Amino acid sequence: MPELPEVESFRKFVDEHALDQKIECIHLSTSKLLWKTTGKALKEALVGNKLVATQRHGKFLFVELNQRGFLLFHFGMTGDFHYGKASELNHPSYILSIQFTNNHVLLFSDSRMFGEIALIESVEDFIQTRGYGPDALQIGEKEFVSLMSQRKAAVKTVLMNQKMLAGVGNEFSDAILFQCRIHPLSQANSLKKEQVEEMHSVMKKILKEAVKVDADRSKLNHYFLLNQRKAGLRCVRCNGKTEWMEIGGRSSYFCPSCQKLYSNPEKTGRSLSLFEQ
DNA sequence: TGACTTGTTCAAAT
DNA sequence: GATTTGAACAAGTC
Repeated sequence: MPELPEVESFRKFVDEHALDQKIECIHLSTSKLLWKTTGKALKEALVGNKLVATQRHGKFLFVELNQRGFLLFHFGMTGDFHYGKASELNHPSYILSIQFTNNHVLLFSDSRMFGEIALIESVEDFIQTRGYGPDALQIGEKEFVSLMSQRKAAVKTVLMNQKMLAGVGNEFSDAILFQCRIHPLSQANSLKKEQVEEMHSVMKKILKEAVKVDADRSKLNHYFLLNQRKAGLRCVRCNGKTEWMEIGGRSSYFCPSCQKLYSNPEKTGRSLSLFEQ
């Protein structure tokens, strides 16, 4: 699923293939993914113009247009880019194709259609209006510590909350918490400052490494629970058995024997009652 | 056949 | 009012 590293690799993909070429025409298969724009407006903004630069914030990709503004992509669960000769490239679940004058096409596909396409004037305004938190690769240690100390919700849901921190999704959050030996249900504000500082550094380390290998998961197998997501696996660290639990409406995997559960006894959250039974 | 999965938003609960 | 929780969305896989 596209989390920060995947979106970063999509960003590089656009840089590598689709910049500085004049756009000849576009095709849109559905307007379902368009946010505050129309097919007509997209056409007007793109045709005859060029994509000139890219930037990313969290799981959002912004492609700058030469005239003005940005074309925004969110990849939902199944969003993907393809590039190739117009005559050869076809995709059953394509949403938007951008054809350049060199007869090549940049195709955005999304079979489950949870993605988003929009035209925006300013990246900063968009992030602020939507209320997204700082990018997970940019956030400083101090800010991260302060953010965690203010929430009593399960640390996993805080990590995944894009309004707190942009870029971390379900799979990377499990891998980060495993590395830190912290149970995903632990209350964020019950963790010691040193633990949160470690989490900050582990998060950056994993994300940076994933970005480096272009989010190729097969090169990240040394991070337990990132690719192998199953209950009943033998923990690589303590030989305990992994467990499944729904946390924040998402499937979570963890090793209950070496990932410790932390909580504030005076502020027991609802989720913790699960453990007391 | 139908349960399960994902990221985000929105509504409801606390 | 702020925070937290859970349902809903689509469609592919098993």
